[in-house]
Amino acid sequence: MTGWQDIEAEVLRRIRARHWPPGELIPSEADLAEEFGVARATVNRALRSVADAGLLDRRRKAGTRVALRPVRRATVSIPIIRAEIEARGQAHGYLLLRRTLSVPPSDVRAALGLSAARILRLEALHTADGAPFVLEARWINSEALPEALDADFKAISANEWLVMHAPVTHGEITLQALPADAEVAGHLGCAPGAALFALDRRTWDGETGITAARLVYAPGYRMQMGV
Amino acid sequence: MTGWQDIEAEVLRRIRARHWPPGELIPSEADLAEEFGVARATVNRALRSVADAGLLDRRRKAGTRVALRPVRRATVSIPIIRAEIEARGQAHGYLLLRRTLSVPPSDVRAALGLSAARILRLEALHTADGAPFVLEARWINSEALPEALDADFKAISANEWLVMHAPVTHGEITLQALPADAEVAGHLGCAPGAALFALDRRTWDGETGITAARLVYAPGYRMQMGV
DNA sequence: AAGTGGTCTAGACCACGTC
DNA sequence: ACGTGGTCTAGACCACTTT
Repeated sequence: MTGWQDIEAEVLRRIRARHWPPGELIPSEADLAEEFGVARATVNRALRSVADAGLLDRRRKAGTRVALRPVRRATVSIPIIRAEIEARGQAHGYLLLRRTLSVPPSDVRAALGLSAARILRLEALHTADGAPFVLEARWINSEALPEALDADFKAISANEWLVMHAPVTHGEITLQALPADAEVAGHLGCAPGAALFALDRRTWDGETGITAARLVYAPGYRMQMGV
Repeated sequence: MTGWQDIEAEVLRRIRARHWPPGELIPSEADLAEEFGVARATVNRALRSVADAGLLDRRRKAGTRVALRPVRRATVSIPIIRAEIEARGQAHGYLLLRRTLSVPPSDVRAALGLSAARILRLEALHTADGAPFVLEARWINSEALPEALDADFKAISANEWLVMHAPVTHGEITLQALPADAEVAGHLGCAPGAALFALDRRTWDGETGITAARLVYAPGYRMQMGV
């Protein structure tokens, strides 16, 4: 009945109980395997899991030590706006405000590796039960994704279209607080200067920049994550 | 030369190339093991990794499918303030502003499962090269951690003391944008009403609430995460 | 040189959920 | 009932890094 999760739990217990204090070298996988009466692979699975959580530092030959400063990592599931709203039992609404072809600002061009050509620019508002929820301002690299020029973004949100049509290898997200400018305030129905939560997302397919989006949430928005 | 990471890469390639389109059932582990000429455990390791990343849905008997809506998860390493500042090549400063014993507000009491007793309350300012960086307002459950009453929080930040002395099993983090009130504005050197990034952290040891902290960052702070 | 973690194998049994 | 993923085993070889 001894599975790797049982061993993981026991390892966590020893770390928390300071039986293995921070910085301490813990027994080798082989020793622990013998102690628990399991195969070394099982111990490996357990220790790897704890190390992934940031509580152990493992190095070949040097052995496994309890992390001095546990690097706590938290995982966020990136909100898919429609799902997020529907999960609250509210009705999701989507309104395309503007669709243009423009030259992105230099920071976006630099980040996505774009030329100074005009590409697709979308602005849209998502609503929850009719109330403004988040304002989306997005650039889509329509040089790499010419199909995007034919998509009907009045009917489908850019995010959902991209999920279906654009391969993505990696991305980055930046969170910050921003004051509402006059235009944003108008769309979100708040006072100019209000403190708003903003999420910038950039994604790539290999070396090719695909899209850059800024989501500005209506006042009161919170983002939660477990640790 | 075929390791599980090679198989992972090939699986990712097939997903991105739409060779295995969203929703599609992919071959079983046994089939893939045969195709790649490796043991099933190796395929399992690769597929588990891709599934952990949110790109595959795996269910016994039902098999493995390409996720319809790739639940993109981002991982944040929770900033340890001192490390974050020093990583920028700046000097970290720490100033204890206030230390009291008080009764926490009801939302904190409810979250941490506290009685209405007075517990330790700390307010502190972290600086980067002398400039205000983040304001920390923290409750410490000194009923569960009486040693905290004897700690010298003028010399060591609450966070670092807690890492060394308090076991923690789990926690949660909430991010939001807040307007600066007069006191916060004074400490951070910004205008009242400025849009500030705030991080609330609560941690537990099993059922016992350990600490609740609100970190309010000076204007311009950004939090980044990879996807 | 030697010890430690990283990984692979071939086989096995089991839990789960669909059929 | 049965197919699939989840996990374990015992052994092996290798990569890395410290001694």
